[in-house]
Amino acid sequence: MAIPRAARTQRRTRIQEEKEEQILEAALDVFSVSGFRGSTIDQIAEVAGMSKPNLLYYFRTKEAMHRALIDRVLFTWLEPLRAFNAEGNPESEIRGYIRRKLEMARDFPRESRLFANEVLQGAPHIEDELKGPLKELVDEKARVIRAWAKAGKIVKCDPYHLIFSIWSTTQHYADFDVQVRAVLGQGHSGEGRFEDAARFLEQLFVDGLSVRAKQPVS
Amino acid sequence: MAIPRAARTQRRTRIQEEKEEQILEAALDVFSVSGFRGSTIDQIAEVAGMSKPNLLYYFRTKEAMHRALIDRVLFTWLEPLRAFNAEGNPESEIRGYIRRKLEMARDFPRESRLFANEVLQGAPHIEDELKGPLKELVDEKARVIRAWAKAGKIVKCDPYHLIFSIWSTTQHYADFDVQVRAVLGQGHSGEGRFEDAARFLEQLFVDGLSVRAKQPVS
DNA sequence: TGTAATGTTTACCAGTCGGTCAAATTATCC
DNA sequence: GGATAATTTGACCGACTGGTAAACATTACA
Repeated sequence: MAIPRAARTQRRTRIQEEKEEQILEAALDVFSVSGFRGSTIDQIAEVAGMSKPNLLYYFRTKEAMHRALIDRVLFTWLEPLRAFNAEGNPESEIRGYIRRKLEMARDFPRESRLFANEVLQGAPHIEDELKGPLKELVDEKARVIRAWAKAGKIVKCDPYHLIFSIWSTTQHYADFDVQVRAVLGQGHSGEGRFEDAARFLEQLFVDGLSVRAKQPVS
Repeated sequence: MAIPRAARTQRRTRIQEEKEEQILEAALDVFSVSGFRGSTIDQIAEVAGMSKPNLLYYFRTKEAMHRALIDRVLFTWLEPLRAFNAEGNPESEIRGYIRRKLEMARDFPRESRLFANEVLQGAPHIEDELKGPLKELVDEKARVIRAWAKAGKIVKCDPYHLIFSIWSTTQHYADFDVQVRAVLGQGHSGEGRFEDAARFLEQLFVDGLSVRAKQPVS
């Protein structure tokens, strides 16, 4: 008799690895576009190229598939923030964070949209992750930023809103891609838009928009 | 015999006004949370406090309801950008735009999420609006910003990405509200977070993060 | 007040949804 | 190569989906 996936305590077979991989890949395609409610198992099955009952052999419910996907993607997604380093130079750390986040928006737009969809719809499946691991990580980095401000290495500002603004500006290019392309039109909607965005955001976050002499504080 | 709404050529009755209002209000509630695919007519009917066939008497399809809602909300939604004025002082115009967008995120979060859901899912129902009216409006304002830069009233920067960054940072507080609350925790998730955000964003967009002497250009 | 137009509801439909089951097929390992 | 476990499938289920038909109720207006 078949042993449903959830009951496995032994190590996984090669087929299990491969099929679960295949399913989660397809699930990312579908969930990232339509959100949890708007996606159907049939859609995912079709994208994955297997039958619906076969999907349900590996993940017993739609919920379980979503859960597994979130778990898998969340760790990677927070990598750039984790790399944010207190020892480094504030300006280059912030620059680097923006650049890495922008690269993720360019290279992993589906992952970005998966979370965007989820959070937008009230985060019913990831509330715990937001209030737990995410909050703790942000709290830690907020302390770093606050210390920089206190030491005069950076202007005094609210570290939480600083992080929010980096998240929003960078993820915008993944989540609102259609809008960005529509507004930029044929001319600038090629891959060059990420270069332009990077240039603009670095300028914004470092210097702001005011015209003023670049003169280091005494 | 009843005349379905779509066929009306005469002016609307009082009941039509009221019921359509009631329905669109409920539809905004539902669509803004679950997106088009994820929402059901039954949900909307329940929120509106009327029977499903009664909804369908006023809007013949789910699609028509969504369309009517988008049309109604889009105009208002672009108001702040339309108010952006070439004659004004660049710094205060930008400040004002940020403030107005932030007020909209605070006062009309459902409208923000409605669009966010739609764009996130590939904008299948509003592609024309994005490529038409929206693009034209942004093009116009981009020219204004570029003129400011050329006149030295503002730093040289890509006007499109400037507008994107204002959109994303402000709308973030509506679209990702759950995340913002989760990260800020009990302490700062009250209404005060909008004040904090406004303060931070004005600082960011005007001065950036670098520590440097505030010295107007000669 | 009567009546025609407008508005509302109950019952219903065909298609889709998430998920089950048992039978059939394939891989594994002695 | 055969027994056993793992994998895959087609048929199916009840609940829900968007939408319809027609009877019933209410309103507007002469």
